[in-house]
Amino acid sequence: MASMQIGSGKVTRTDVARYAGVSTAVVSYVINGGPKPVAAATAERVREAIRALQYQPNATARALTMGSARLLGIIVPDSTNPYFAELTDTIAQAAAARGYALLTANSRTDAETERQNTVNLVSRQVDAIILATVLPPSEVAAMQVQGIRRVLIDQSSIVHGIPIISTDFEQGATIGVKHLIGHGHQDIGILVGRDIDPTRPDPRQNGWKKALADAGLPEGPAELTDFTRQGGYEATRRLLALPKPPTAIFASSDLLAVGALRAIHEANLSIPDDIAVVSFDGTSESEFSWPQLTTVRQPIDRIADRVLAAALSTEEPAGGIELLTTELIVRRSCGC
Amino acid sequence: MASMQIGSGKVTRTDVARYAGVSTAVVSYVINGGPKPVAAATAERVREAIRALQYQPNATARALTMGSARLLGIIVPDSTNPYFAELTDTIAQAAAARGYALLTANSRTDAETERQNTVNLVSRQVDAIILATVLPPSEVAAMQVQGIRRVLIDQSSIVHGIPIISTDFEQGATIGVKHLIGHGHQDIGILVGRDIDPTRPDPRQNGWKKALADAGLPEGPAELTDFTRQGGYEATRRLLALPKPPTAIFASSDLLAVGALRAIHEANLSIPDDIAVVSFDGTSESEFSWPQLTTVRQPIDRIADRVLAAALSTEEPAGGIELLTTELIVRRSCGC
DNA sequence: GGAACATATGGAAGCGTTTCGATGCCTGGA
DNA sequence: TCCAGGCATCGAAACGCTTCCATATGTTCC
Repeated sequence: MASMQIGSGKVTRTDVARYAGVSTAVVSYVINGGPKPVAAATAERVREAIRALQYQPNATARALTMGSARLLGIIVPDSTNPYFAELTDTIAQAAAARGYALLTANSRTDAETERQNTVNLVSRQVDAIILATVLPPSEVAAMQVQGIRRVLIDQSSIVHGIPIISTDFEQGATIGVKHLIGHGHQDIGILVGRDIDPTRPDPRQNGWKKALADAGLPEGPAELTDFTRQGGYEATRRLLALPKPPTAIFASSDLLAVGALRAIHEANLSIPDDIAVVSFDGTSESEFSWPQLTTVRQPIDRIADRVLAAALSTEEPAGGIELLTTELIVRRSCGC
Repeated sequence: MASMQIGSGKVTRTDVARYAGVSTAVVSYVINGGPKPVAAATAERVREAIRALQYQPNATARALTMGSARLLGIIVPDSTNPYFAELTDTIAQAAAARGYALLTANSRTDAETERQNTVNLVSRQVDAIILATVLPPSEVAAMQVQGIRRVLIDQSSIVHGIPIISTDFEQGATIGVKHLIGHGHQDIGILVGRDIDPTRPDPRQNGWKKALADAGLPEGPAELTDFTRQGGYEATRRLLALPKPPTAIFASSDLLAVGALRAIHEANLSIPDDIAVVSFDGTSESEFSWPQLTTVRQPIDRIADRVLAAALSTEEPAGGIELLTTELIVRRSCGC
């Protein structure tokens, strides 16, 4: 009757079993609805003991026995980028709904850090690693992961044996740029984020090229820069310093676009009258910039869904690529 | 010579020991550099075996034995808020430097979710929980945490027996508002984020009151709203709809300020000429809004440092409160 | 040359779970 | 009355690691 529990004492299953006068096996059966049935009266006694002792199972021990900690890992190049923050949060929520936690690692767009992050997650025995890699596909494929399943996101170049769930960047960029073309722009520049692997062309840039080519327009100026607000700012200044600056800019991320907005404002140019802007991502930040950004929204919810399904699937990893389509959110920065 | 390893096979310490012709104890000694010394030749043989087998220790097993998973947990009300994203990232980095990982949980400013997050982290046996709570102090104190250490952040009301590391919100708000007063503003409004616990006054609001009182100015209008960009937007529209809107606004977060900026722009008012704005947080977003926000920067690095020290300390939890001072970053939105 | 001592290594217990057999009891049918 | 068959429960092994204690060498000093 009297509730025991000494301050910070660790109550284990043994304590509960003793208190309820049963074996630890029975306690397990009750807690897990376990493989064996338990008489109703006994079960009630066990539950009573758990309550009285304030017992909480030790997830670490369970993980060791089960070979799974119900833990997922995710590695992103910049966890403070609002897109990744929103994505990570959405995935974490979906994971939590299935009893999994999500361990977030930030590679800071650095190859070595990403490798370390991977080793770390592997040794922590995560059940799967969700990876927005900055490494070339071959290296990703070669990496030692003790058979831990991986799911690639945010990337279009296929990697043998590893499933990829990604936004269709090319399609997204295409609709963004087409929208700008629809406004009559003929000279459309692009801001693209610099990658670790310079040989890998950004599919958004491809989409931009394609849209331009389809409309019979010449390729506008492309600026490669860091994937940050500051990067977008600097790149846009360079664009504006051109003898003949573009009349519209497609930014391959909200972050870049926000930097661009500042550069354009500072140059005392009007948006969208002097220069129109369309961005990519569709984070909340794009909704509150000035002017509000017309943006190509990545389907975060669907990505999270599909990624989780792939990460938790028990089937042999398929290794294909699944591209999710985007949606154009029309606001003010395009001239609508 | 020949490297073995079958596909996804789990290589354990036993395999390494067998391969190197030693006991598992020796393998441990080599890996951990302790507690017993190992002959140089033997150690080399073990390392060789580890390499050949691509052995990686199982952190879960280690955690069970050691009683610590080298895991910290953090619960924040909104992980996509750039301030918390930056803070979490900084703490994660500092933790990683000491061999700890950080598990992030998002309470969505919801009491019940926060409770669940706590239970979850406790059962995962984290070594400490860093908590930006939305609950009243008494409930936090009463919560069952199996003796797991907690550190409170982002909060000034003291809680018995739990150490608090927080920005000095009141001081920060004071210098922000004083700066506005220095610009000659007499009618300064404030945007404050709504809390779960309506009885707990926001210390930033106190700072604002104090600065005003010190200058002999009347209290301006205060708008309570959601802690989001949208919230800041709506609250500011209400402010602007007042018969006599304030000439300056102090926003108690960057998020709120960004929303405010949009509302002011939409009203075709000039910032800072018609309405000046000073925000609180100092995230990167404040640097790229238009105009750039003058802001009271929270000392994220120092917070991370102190929080980690408190979380990892082996001493009896002190239970005091440590307030860190802010710094005013002067940019354009204040009129400078 | 033998005892006392370092030094290097091995054996085994224990961390808190899960779950597989094994056991004991009770029921009902013959 | 006896036995087969079910049901409820228990005992113990296993998960991979750390570390205490013991043992087996080799060394040094009288």
